[in-house]
Amino acid sequence: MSNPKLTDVARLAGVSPATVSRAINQPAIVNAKTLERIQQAVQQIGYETNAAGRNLRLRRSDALLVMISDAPSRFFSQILMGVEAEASEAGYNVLVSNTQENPERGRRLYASIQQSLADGILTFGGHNQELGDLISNHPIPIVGVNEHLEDLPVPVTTVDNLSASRAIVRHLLELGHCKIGHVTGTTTLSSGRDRLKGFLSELQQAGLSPTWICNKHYNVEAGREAAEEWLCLTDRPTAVFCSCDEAAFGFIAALRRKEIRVPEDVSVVGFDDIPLADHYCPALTTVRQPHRELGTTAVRMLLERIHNVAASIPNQLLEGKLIVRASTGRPLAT
Amino acid sequence: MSNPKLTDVARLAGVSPATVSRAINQPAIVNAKTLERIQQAVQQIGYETNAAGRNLRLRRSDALLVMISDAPSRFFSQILMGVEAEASEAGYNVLVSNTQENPERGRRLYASIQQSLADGILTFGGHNQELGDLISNHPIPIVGVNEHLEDLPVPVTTVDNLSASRAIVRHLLELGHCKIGHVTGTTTLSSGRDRLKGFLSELQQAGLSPTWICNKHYNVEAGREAAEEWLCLTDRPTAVFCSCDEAAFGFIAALRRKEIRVPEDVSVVGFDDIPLADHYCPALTTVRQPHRELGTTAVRMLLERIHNVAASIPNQLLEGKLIVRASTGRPLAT
DNA sequence: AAAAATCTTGAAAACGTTTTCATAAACAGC
DNA sequence: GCTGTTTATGAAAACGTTTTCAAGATTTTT
Repeated sequence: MSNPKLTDVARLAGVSPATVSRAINQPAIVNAKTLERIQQAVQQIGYETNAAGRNLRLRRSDALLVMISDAPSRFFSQILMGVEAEASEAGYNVLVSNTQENPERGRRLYASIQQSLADGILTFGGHNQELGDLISNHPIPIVGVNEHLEDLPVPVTTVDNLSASRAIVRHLLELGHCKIGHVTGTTTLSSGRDRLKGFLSELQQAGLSPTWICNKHYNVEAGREAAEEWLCLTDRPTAVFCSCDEAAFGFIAALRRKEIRVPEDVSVVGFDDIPLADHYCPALTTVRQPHRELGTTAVRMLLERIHNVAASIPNQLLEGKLIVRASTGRPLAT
Repeated sequence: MSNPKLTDVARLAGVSPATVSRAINQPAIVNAKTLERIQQAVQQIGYETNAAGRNLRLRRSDALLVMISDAPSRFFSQILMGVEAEASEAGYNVLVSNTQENPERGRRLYASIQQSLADGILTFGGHNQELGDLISNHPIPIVGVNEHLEDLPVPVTTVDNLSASRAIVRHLLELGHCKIGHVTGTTTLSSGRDRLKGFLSELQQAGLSPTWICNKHYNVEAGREAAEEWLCLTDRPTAVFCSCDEAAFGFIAALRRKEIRVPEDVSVVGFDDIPLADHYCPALTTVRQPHRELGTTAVRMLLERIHNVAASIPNQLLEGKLIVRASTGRPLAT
């Protein structure tokens, strides 16, 4: 009742297991005649290579581990699709594991490598502490996505948050805004800080200073809370750059309840271009992150790293694209 | 440079490998004194069980395969979190693989079982043909999520689409609507059909017939297209049940461009309760699917199946919950 | 104090591959 | 026809576990 194995094929084809293995992995070096006989036998009994046996012998797992914390990134599934595509292309499987913000679980994940459950790890940010000592202890193939891992020798791929934020500000300036505010993302994350930095530096370059900075997190509530604050301002910015689309949605929805119109009364920009941004009302001006490409790039970097752990791999910055939609417009003439 | 192995621990502790294995897997049956010595040795050299060796010997993989097609379900990541939580609780790993709507890839996925890459498969619907012959050929542990797999002996867990749809219609009736329309989901999927069925049967029970049925798919465009159609109707329904939140968003957005107000001019209901439903404008009345629970339930069913392939496992219907928000209201008095 | 029952351990085989090494067969060059 | 080379194959070891079987040590029973 057990699955057919290599030796079964060998017996049927009248050759040794070694030859069958060769026929499968390096068909070129086996005699054409025997090759065919073997392939027929494989077909006949429906043989499939046993992963455990192979992995044991080869001392690898052919698997990549995707490490996330409980709150899946806002576009996690899109990145994951990219990861999966690239990995399976290269013959790797994708393991998904959730650290649930739990350091102990984070540590256990790392053990996956030692257990040779996975050949490399992709991490989505937020696991700094857990990883720190582990990595320095013994280097393992690991690559970060979306967020820089501070002080850790881990290559990462992210969108160019700095440039994208500057592009947003430039867009608002071009529309004629000079009072511009920013609702930050989680500033313990590098993306949050970089978006803020880009915002500040572009303003500065224009000789302006920020009218309002509201320190929040990457979620809808952030927008809602920011709106409350905005309403209380005496000198309201005429344009607000929210550091993620969700926050922008929360912001707009809360304002609308107070009869504040977007973009007539205030322009709003998001970041990420999640699928609904185009279908919100108003359609949201935002920066499109190359989600899928983030996934594929990360896998390519990780594979490189797997083949050569020592290799120093440079970080990869991907371009974001400003998508102008209906949520931004010229400020009201005063 | 290789990882420490069982025999290394054994040597250090001065016992046989067999004893170390026992110390790890059934600590109860080994002498307290030696147990402690072994545990110390394990600590000292940082031993971790090698998965390949273990799996080979035990003839299992401790992994579950999640099978999706390229368009990840609208709340895929939420379900996935549930899957991951339950699986890791039970000591299983989660493999994610994408069939990309490609039958060949679907077939290769199935091979994962034979390769003993995974002990069981979770499928998210849409793989009927590929799976058909394979399953009948040789039964494997497989469970469906979200969608029924027609004619296949595969247990599934879904939300109770029928009851939920009826609850939606009932809600609209209670508000005083009697002209109610429906934008269907993908009716090649069981969920799409069931939602339609529920819609029809509740109307019928109220002695009404549907005012409008618009056959679409599960996406935003569906809503947009449906809105075009709605605008051309001579006898417009005063309430529309869209079979997913995205479609509802598309519908509302398209109407708004024509100055049609929701819920004043037409009430709109969605289905799924995706995270943004509560923050759309207007906030969307919808049915909350127990996303995470769908994942955990599916895993529980699959594990049961793994332990006993022959066992007949009944389908699991989970309750959806009607969430009334701002997108539905009384019809305008005419 | 001998016999029986119980604990605790080790040797060895098995899980299914891949690969090294060696050998046998076929082939080329002269 | 002999040597030197290439080509094709097999035997056996290795990858790291777990588990059966048997035996030695210890405890209990009589």
